[in-house]
Amino acid sequence: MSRRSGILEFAVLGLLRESPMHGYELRKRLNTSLGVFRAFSYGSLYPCLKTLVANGWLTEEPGNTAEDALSAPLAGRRAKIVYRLTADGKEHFEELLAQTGPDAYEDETFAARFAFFGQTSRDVRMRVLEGRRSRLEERLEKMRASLARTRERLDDYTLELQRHGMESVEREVRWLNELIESERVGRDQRRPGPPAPERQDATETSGGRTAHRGESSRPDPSEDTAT
Amino acid sequence: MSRRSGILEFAVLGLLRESPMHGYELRKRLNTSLGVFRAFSYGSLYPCLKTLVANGWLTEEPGNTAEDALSAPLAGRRAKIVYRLTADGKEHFEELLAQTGPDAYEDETFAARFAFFGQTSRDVRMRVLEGRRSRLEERLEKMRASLARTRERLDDYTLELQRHGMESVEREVRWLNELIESERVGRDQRRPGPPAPERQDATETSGGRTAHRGESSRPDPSEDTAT
DNA sequence: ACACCCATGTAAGGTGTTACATGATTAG
DNA sequence: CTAATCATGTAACACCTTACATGGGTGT
Repeated sequence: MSRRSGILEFAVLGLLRESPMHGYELRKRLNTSLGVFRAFSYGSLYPCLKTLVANGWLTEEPGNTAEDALSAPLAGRRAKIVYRLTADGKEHFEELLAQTGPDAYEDETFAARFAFFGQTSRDVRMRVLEGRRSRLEERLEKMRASLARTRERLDDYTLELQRHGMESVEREVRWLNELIESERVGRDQRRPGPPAPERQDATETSGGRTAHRGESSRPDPSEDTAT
Repeated sequence: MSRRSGILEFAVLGLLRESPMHGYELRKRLNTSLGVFRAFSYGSLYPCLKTLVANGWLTEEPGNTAEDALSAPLAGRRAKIVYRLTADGKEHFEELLAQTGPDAYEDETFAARFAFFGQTSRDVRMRVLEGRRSRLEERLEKMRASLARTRERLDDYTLELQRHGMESVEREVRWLNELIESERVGRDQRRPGPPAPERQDATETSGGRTAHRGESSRPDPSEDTAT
């Protein structure tokens, strides 16, 4: 009820796919790896985790994360919760990644999906990149039309803002073209290894390792209380 | 209370400064002139107008807009409301435009202010442009630092996303540099204006927020029921 | 002793959207 | 006369943030 998210839910599933984590750690990763385009607070994260559990996509186990697991016997310890992706959750995540549909190519939705490209097949990647591109081209056309209609009524600054906006979009289109070309040519995105033979798992093409994701970005990626 | 906005309130005041309008027309202007970076629905606009009136920044008068004012004597006509900026509203708007302070240089806040640059002094424009630039430079430094910390743990796609994000920011910084230079040189923005240093050639500066973040974002800035 | 990161949560509120409800005016 | 566009609003709900409340662990 009520507290589903879109992007947050998706990102949580994606991060947990790599390894189980505490909410706390999840939030840090969200605001670093993915923080290029978005930041989240506990006030949205914890409630979101609850509903993901309720949906059967995650399990919550008391305890510590692998590293310090063997130490103290968590007897009277404070409630620490490790979230882990279930098989259903995995499946759900993959569906989300592969989703087509109009909302799938908006700015943030696209960026979120792109960040997890390492976990899909080339087919899906191509589809998403092309979907994003045509979304942007639509946008450009509308901007051009509207600019043509109203150019003379606008002052120089408004005009400059629109020009700049359009150039930004055009630039992203060029970026997408490059990425699409790379995919077509077959540049293997997947780090060091050989082509990564498909796993036994049915829908799963991603294979092995996606390493860890990193950090970067937002106003203050280092910690929350800031800027 | 409750229904104040930030950016919406600001944009409404700015548009009404030019001329009185109906809510309906306001919304259209919001989604075209300013639509480059943001779109709004009636569900937020009308409530916002109410509170602006309550604050004494607008007046509402029944009737039509100047053009068709002289026709029908609005006898049993439907409630049509013309909103007009008061002196207080004007003052308030100018304060908002000139505001310094940490929130003043975020993506959307800045874009909104920029769109109304034609209504301020060069001093304010310079201050805002420089504020935005240092905001972005902060951001870049953090992104670089965090990237340096974690580069090896990232997969190619996440890395590419971050690289592209940083380039977008760098591009906006270059754009700001040009604008600041233009202001310094004294290119007069207001109205017909002389040259405004050509830029469409080679270097192709510009660019900015793009990719992630809002820009135009909304499916259909031209009209509502669409896409 | 104190500070500071770890860690989990909730309540209230801000800021918006969608879908609905209503009706006038204009153009084909 | 019918469709589109003009025009105003409300109710429900989505999604997030801030500020609060609570407490454990580690380093100086």
